[in-house]
Amino acid sequence: MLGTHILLVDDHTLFRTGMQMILTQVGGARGVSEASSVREAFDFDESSVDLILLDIHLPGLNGIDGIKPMREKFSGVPIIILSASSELASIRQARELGAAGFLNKAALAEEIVSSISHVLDGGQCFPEGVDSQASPNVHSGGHALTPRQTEVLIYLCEGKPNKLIARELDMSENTVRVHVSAILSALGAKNRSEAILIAQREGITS
Amino acid sequence: MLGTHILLVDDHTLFRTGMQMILTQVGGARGVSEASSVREAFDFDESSVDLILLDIHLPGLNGIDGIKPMREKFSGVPIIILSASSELASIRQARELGAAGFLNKAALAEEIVSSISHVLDGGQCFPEGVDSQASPNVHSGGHALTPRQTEVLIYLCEGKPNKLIARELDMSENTVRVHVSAILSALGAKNRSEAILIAQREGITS
DNA sequence: CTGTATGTAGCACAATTGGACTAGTGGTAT
DNA sequence: ATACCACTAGTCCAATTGTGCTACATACAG
Repeated sequence: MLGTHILLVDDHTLFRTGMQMILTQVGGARGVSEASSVREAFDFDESSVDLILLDIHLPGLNGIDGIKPMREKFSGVPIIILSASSELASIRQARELGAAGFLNKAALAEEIVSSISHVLDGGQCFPEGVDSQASPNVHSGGHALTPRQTEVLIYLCEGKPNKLIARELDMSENTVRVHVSAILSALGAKNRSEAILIAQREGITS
Repeated sequence: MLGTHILLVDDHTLFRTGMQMILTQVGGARGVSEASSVREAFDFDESSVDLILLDIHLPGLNGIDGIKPMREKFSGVPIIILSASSELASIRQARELGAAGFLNKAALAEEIVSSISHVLDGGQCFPEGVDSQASPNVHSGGHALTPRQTEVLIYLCEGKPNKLIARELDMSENTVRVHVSAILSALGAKNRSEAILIAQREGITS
């Protein structure tokens, strides 16, 4: 992402400053322009922007509703949606409206930079658990869970014990253990509690 | 605020970086320590901190519920609550629980710095229109946890096993079990995973 | 002084959890 | 066909977790 121009749209000064730092220091971006709203973002020249980071929570026109007009004005420029929470509905909506990615603000700097790089290379970048036909295995965190594991994880994240998960998913308690075990090692968790926290942070389940 | 040590507790790396910049560049703070949760904040030495900036939205123990344990550990150190929104209820609650101030994250850098300076001088700093009128004990969940139980819960919410909690809090593993058991029945949780979820959703009080 | 609440810690026991194996089935790619 | 992968399920075993007791110290209110 060296030598690219990024347009950062967020109403929080502090957040913009932090992102600015990460993009230039860690990511080595050439230029980062800031806007505090979609309206302000329109003041920029569409030919000078390589990528747009758009906050989902904005005064006036919010990020989700802002995707469409932004895509019209900055045609061809990939848009990554930023959000403090990883609600499944928002992620789906962002994807449907043509966003190139969805990033949780709690993500680590390296994660953010690598996701941006990936999008700049023409890829997409959405959290796990959001089914997609275009990019089956491109996940922001790098955790590749199988469909069945994801199902187990959903119940796991509700605090259910293995016995109950087995009954709900109609499999033996032993099989649940196999899946849980796989989930733990995939997420790098030492126990199910940690797995819940990691899943929440990475926005895998909701 | 020159030469002061500030402990910044927020789970968003980007936000911390931005705040870090403002505190050191604009405010001229001597040192800024970062923690991504209340649990992590406990790792810092209470004698080396002059002021605490505590995010209201944190994984595990949230900022409002975190005020009490933080005030116990860092006695005498003023705490300013940070929030993305300025909900009246949260501001009132923060003041009642002994916070020294309340800052909206959308605030400008100069505003933030001047507020911090004011608090460091012994003052308070809350948004206009919030009278100190106490609303009668709006405790987050109605769960009456003892101080020690709350401490255990903090580590529990980090996904730590009993053995580790025992070591960190310098008690026997058996005593941890006693506290965990009490926490579970107090929160109405069937296991520690559920306890984490309930604590996250409802919070803890005493 | 006498309860009561809190914190501590021991013991025992059952349930849950998690890991390390083996092993069969069905689908897919080479 | 062979290989691989996901899913299934079994056994065995160790660690963790959770509950039910007893017991002692301390502090605090009556």
